[in-house]
Amino acid sequence: MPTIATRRDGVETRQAIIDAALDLFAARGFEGASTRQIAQQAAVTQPALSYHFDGKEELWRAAVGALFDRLGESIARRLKGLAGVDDRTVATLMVRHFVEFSAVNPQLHRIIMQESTQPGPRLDWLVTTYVRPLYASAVEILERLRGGAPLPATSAAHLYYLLTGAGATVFVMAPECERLTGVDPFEPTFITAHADLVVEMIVASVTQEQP
Amino acid sequence: MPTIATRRDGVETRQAIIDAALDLFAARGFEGASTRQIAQQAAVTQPALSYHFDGKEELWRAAVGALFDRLGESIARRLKGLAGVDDRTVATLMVRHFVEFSAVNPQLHRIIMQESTQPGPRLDWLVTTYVRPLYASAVEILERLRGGAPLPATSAAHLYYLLTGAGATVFVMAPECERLTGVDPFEPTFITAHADLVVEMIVASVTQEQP
DNA sequence: GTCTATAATTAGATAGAC
DNA sequence: GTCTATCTAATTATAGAC
Repeated sequence: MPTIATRRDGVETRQAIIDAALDLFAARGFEGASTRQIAQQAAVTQPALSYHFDGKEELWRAAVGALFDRLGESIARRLKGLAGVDDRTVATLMVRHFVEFSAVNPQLHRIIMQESTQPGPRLDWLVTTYVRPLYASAVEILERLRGGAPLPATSAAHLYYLLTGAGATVFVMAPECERLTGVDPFEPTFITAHADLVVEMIVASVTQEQP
Repeated sequence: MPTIATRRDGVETRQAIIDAALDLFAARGFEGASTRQIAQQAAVTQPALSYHFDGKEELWRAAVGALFDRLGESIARRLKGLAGVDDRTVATLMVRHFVEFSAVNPQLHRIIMQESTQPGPRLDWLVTTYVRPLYASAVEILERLRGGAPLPATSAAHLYYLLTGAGATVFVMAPECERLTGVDPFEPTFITAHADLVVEMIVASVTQEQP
């Protein structure tokens, strides 16, 4: 069956390119990551990228999309096991899940941070396509933590960046953390302890914030 | 006095180049920012950069150094007015000062984040030259907040990235914040409220953390 | 101290063989 | 579907006039 074999090879190559692209875009930014480096890490030649993706920008979109899909599926899987659990417990477990996902997939926040420092079409696409729904979910979780009370827009912004900043930064900056503190933030015990700290912090901040 | 006039012009040009370099390195990363863009924003021609700085890397070091010097002077100025104040109050005021500096100078954490996502000589230089002393000061402040009790290395790492992540992320990602939430994080009222939130959060987390 | 002109390298994208 | 070879444009750095 040459057709199936050929098609499967293509899918695998495509996936290898996406994985390499995620690592390099996250580490060096869109302009900083060259298509040659991505091809080398994926163990293909550079023109192979042009065959599978219509240009560097479309490769970036495909890679970022795959990562957000991973997050969406991860959240959906986690929620499935929480039927009948009370709102506050679900909310704290989702905060914990978010921190742990950020530890396992530091590329997500690295890419969001890279693109969020300056306006541009990639940031607009990122916000409208993926970040806005994520933000809505986060605000909903924060409101559940308050016992259902709605959050004003400004408080929501404060708490969202408090949560994402406190939860993800140490993993985004893992290479610095190791050099600076001697601690490897990807150690399972560190991840768990950090999630604990962030959960307690956000619960305290949410119940405090009532303008 | 042609000598003085000439020399002063050179100093001003050098400063204009550094200011432009800070903005562009912070927004687009080291590889992403081109020397032509920096020259254009500084209103000089591209070879002028080679005259004032020995290559792109040295320009980056000079710009980053100027920014950290600004932070150091800002901290020193703030500490001068706090003679005779008790440790806990000094510590909370320093946390607040840090958040406010991050709001006025978002380039600082943008550049640190850009370089901290991957190992390399620029990260090593950044950590040994500037971030390590800053980390030592931050740990000292956190210990004062605990009433003088020393912090274990792991707890220090947790709290440092909790503080810097929660305090700076919303300003680092200001363009996203505006598009996502409709809130401008550089509004003075937002900055003050965010500093309040971070101070309360870090005080609560510090007194909680005792393994 | 700053400019124009340009060298040398590297980038992303394409042509065409297999 | 993947390769080698190559094109065009953009990059950093330098030479030399003023």
